[in-house]
Amino acid sequence: MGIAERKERDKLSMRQAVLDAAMELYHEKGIEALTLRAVAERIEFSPATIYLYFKDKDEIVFHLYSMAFAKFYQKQLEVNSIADPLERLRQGCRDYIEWGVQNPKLYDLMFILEVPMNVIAEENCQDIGKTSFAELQNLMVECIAADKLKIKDPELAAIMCWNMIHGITSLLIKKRIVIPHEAVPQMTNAVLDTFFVLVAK
Amino acid sequence: MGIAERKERDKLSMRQAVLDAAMELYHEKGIEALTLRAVAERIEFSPATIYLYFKDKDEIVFHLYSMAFAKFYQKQLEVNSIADPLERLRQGCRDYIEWGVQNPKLYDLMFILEVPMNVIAEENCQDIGKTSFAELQNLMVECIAADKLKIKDPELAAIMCWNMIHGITSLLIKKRIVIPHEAVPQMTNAVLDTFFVLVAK
DNA sequence: CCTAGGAACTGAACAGTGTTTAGTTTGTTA
DNA sequence: TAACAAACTAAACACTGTTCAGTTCCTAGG
Repeated sequence: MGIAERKERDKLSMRQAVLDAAMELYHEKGIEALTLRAVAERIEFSPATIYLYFKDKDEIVFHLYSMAFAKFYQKQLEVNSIADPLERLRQGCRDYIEWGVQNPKLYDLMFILEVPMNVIAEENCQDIGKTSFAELQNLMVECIAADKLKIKDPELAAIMCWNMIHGITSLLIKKRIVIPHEAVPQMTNAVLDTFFVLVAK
Repeated sequence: MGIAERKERDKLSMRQAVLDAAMELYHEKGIEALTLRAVAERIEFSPATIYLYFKDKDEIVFHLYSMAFAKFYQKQLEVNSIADPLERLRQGCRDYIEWGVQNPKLYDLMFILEVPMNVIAEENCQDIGKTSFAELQNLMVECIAADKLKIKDPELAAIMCWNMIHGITSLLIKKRIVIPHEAVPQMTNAVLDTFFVLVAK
């Protein structure tokens, strides 16, 4: 009686095929080229078929957003091996900026583009972005507990930190800060070092 | 021989009528409702007529961008009456965030999107951004000269400050920080106050 | 093995969008 | 007044996301 299971697998693999094609298109040609007709052509189905697997285009874009966040989250988990919370924070910030600069399109999806957040509100699935912020906040709790920060409110500290690293990352990605490519690490290091001098006890 | 002049005036007033209608539509219903057909209907002309006065929609959007920047500059100039450079900086930052949050789509055009930049001579738009940053940097020079800042490098100070205010503004606009609408001023004040506590001497 | 029913899929259409063009109307000028 | 140019538009084109009637195909029950 494996037919139902096979159908379930088929359904999932079809969804995955749509998402893969969508992510490919997005990577190759950007958000403007991410049309349902282009996705349909790539997977060799009619555009209408996509609507049997996804409610609308917004749901697909939201899944791309989630996939990008999953990759990012994986990278962020690496710093957990660092014992000192302040150093963990510092390295996490470094990785954040570096990841954003090296994956500008995914970063765009995650933090800049108009992601259909109504999808999140409707569904029960927890926004991975909020989880990520919660972890940053937890890290701040640790830093404050270890008396490493001048700021005593963990939420405020997390927001301040995020403002800073998102600010520089997005300004770099959107070329509002124009500097030679090789000077980027030096500049981000200077910014981060200064930030930690200001914020750390 | 006033006919040529009158025609010139007519041309200009027609352009202005298009821009006014576009800005109205934008303000009333947002950028999604800003369609050429809607603009045309509002000024009671056919959509095709618009193309006699503007190259394409991007040119119209670019003019909205310019108008937005003009308004933004005007707002920013108001702080020049404040004598104390640090207070001038603080109020400028407040105004920056407030303006961005209240004009999210225009902020989008000015500091996040890059699409309409290609329309008209790019040097001009680039100069606007650079001039803006240069002014911030000059203000930092003043603050440092008055021995008001912990950071001694004006360029670094300007970048840090811009990172912070752009970071929070864009995260709010893009709904990555989700808080009740009425809590926004409180939060931005907390962030700014903390930033100035950290950075000011 | 056969057939009814449902799941899977699609062609064609709908209502939008920005944009172009051919053709009409209008106003000016010689 | 006739010729010409400027102003304007209806209609179309090539797109978009989305819907739906209709077809194909597989499977479950007799």
